[in-house]
Amino acid sequence: MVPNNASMNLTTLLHTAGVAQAGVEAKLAAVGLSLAKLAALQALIDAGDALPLNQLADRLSCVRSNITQLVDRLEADGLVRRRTDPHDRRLRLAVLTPAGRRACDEGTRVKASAERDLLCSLSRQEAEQLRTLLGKLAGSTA
Amino acid sequence: MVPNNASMNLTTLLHTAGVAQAGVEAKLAAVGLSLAKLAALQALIDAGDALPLNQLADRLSCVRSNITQLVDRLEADGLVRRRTDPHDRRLRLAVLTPAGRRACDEGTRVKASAERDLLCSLSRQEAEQLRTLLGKLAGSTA
DNA sequence: TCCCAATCATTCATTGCTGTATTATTTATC
DNA sequence: GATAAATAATACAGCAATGAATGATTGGGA
Repeated sequence: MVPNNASMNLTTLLHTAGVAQAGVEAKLAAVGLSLAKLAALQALIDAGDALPLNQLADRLSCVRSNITQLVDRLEADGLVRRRTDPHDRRLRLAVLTPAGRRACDEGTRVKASAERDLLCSLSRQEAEQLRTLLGKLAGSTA
Repeated sequence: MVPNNASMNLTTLLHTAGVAQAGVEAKLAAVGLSLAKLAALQALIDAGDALPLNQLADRLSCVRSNITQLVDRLEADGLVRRRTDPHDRRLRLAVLTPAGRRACDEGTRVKASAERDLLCSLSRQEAEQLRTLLGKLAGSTA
């Protein structure tokens, strides 16, 4: 009887992702950001500093109501401002503020550094292997 | 100038974990469960059908207030009952109901099946590789 | 024995995400 | 040009998790 020791399973994947996320999230928190907030700011910069909320939702692959709340928090932080689109009054633009741009710059540096710390336990070949395996997993399920 | 194409990063890991979790979670939802609920029920069975809430929190590696709410929901579902420990009236026991045991059995089957579907895109060697790499990542960060 | 510190559960506020209404506004159709 | 269908944002409720504060209970030390 051969025990099926320590086989790959969902728990391992979720746990590792959770640990990794918690680490980065903690470092971002020291700058007043979260991964969700940083992703939104980055999406705005990529789009030229402003985006209608529905397009922001598309870019962040999440639901519109989530963006409404995320932008609420970003607005409360002074990192983003809401403006109405004169061409289509249904649309609400999220516009990056100067503080938002600064926060994004700093957050990007913090995140990159945290990511390096995380990935430095893997050799270049291992990192590449991991990327490939994760791609297969996500690709089959998508 | 060589572009650093498609390198391993945090986003890839989080995205894959998210996709995998969403898949399993969707199948569990069809049975009225979630990963969080199933994990709690399983922990109770492992402990002989009852546990004080603080020990449940330890086993699920989360904070006590989270368990209070999770057990609230499980109790509302009729899968768990709260009882006071006569030996220490500070303690609140979470006790599995017959319905809870049945739900756990079914949920375990559903989860195992979903996990097989997920992992079938990887060969045995690849699955083993992935487990090792994830272990290195989580281990270094823990 | 009385009191203080530790322990336990709960409540509340916050983040982040989902899905389902609901309400504006636009656009296409008649 | 009025109206119906589509689209946008929001409000609201629910799940999951965290942290801080609060109230009950226990146990050890003076």
